[in-house]
Amino acid sequence: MIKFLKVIKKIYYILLYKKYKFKKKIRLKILFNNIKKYGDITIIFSNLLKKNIINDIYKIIYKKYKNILLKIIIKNYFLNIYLNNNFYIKIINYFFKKKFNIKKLIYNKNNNKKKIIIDYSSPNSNKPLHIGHLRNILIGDTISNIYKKLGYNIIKSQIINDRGIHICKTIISWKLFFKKKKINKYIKSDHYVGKLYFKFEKEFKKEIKYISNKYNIDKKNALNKSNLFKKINKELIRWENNNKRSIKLWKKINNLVYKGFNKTYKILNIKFNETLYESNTYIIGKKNIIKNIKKNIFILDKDKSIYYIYKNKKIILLRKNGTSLYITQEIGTLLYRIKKYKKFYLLIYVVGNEQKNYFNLFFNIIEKININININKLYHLSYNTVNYLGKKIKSRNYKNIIFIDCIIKKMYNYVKKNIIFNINIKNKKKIYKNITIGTIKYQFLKINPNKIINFNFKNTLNLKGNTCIYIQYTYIRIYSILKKNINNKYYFIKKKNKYNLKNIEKDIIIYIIKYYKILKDTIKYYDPSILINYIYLLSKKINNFYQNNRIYVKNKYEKNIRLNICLIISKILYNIMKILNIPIIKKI
RNA sequence: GAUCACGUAGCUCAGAUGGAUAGAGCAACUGCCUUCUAAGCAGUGGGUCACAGGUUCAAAUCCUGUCGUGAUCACCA
Repeated sequence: MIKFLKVIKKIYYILLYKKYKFKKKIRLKILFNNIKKYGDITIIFSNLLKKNIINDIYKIIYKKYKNILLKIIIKNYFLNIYLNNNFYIKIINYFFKKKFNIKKLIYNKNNNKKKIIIDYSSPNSNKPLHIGHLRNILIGDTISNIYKKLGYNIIKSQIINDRGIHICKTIISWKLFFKKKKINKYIKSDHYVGKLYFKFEKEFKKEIKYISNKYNIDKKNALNKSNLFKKINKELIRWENNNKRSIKLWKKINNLVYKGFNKTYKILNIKFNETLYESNTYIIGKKNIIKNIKKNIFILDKDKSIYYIYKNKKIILLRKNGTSLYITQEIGTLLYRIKKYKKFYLLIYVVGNEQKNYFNLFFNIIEKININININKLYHLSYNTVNYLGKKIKSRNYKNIIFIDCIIKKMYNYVKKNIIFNINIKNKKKIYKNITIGTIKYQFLKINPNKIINFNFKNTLNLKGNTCIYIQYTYIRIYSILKKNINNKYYFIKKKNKYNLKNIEKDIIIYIIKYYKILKDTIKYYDPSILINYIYLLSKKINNFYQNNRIYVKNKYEKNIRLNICLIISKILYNIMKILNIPIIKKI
């Protein structure tokens, strides 16, 4: 965005390699200073450089950019650049010339050909979405929205794990415990299925405990004697053999879950471009595995199971009874995607960090089976767990699990109780909802993905300080300021007028410049908290500014500068909120 | 035990990948609503950046080791 920084870098490298013939790469670091004592911008040199280079750069900058410079001072390894008003005014005018169209400034047509598939959410169809999924969904959604803004061709994809032993558990549970009961219509349908699942787990646990006590054996051996375990395995075989009754019941239960999922997605405003089902893709994987036995990549065991050797360990790919595992469908799904999307640029799997080893294994297999794909195109975007009551949420234990619906409900009631509007307004409900959803999303996204989120309602229900509502209010305030500008006219700022920009104004303008880099960093490190941090600090600066300085002042020149800044900020806030998929409120 | 991640204010977290004086919010205290909307703004107090070495002009940041916390190591997903 700033041409002159780019030019400085270019000059530096030309001097370094052509004039002084350095062989080593020595990077140049350019900083925007927080401490104004040292100027607005500082260039930091390595001590490996000779003073001649620094002096040369000093001279060139001085000559070339006299019009925007106040002074330059060399101090040890630092070159402190003090900029004058012209520099800042030029930046505001740059936005003016581009008609304040932030969206266009970021969009890059050349990226359009690059297809990026982002695989996120990927729930199991045996229980409602919980806060673990929430973190996954929000990270995946934010990252793909940024790619989209930068012009990439994005495919938001979820694969529903709709087959496997966990599903058979709900089926058996229905057969044993719920068949004769009527479905309670007041319970959200995915929660009803969750009930089936947890009931099974409870009974299963009981049985295993009973067996291991009775025969004095450990849990692993108790499995073989378990009646319920036999039942779910039989069900799995029936299902994979396309048993009509099994499939019918399976469809019925799954549809209940999907109905519930869709409601949750709708309220969170999460939309996917494609939804894949493991029940469709696992067969592709199965075929491929069998095919690769001939190539000696996979090995058929004596008991008819098929395995792969990874780090001297046997990894089972197909069970001895012929049924598939998670890895089977993972291979199948990838093959399906390669066929469907041909040459894609990147495939990002948003999956928790507990599956890091699993993905290393998966990528290793993919490399071996030689399916004409560059392994670098696959990326496991991992994030840390969401804990509750100091422990990882275990999706088998009902007491330890917090569902998204539950937080939304609690948050909505809290917002309704604690946010009081001065004036009666019509669409209160919608505003409450927007604050609720925004706050939940913001609280999850503001934490670096590498860190554990220790979820508790006290923190999440906080509405002060670095929260979503702060950003939403900031937008409302700027919006109302801009609305007061009746003609909606903004003016090019001419150089002739003399007005010394305040430090806070300079600060804000520098922050505006950083926006593009922030977006790039966010996807570079796959870390939405970078973006959240930026929007928070930007909001803080603009709040400070507008509360201590009037925008509509008598001096026209001053007023224009301030209005233009406000307009740019409002556009950036709007843009970021769209990326974060957090609702904006224009008026309260 | 092995591998990975994390350890910064009482609590929750930033610190842009090595720069000059360590930053927010919550909680506590003090001001500011007759003003472009106060869930805001301005301010006060609070730190051995887990610990110990090393690398260099410069380390919360890089390297090594120690300690602590969590996760993974299934014919679960």
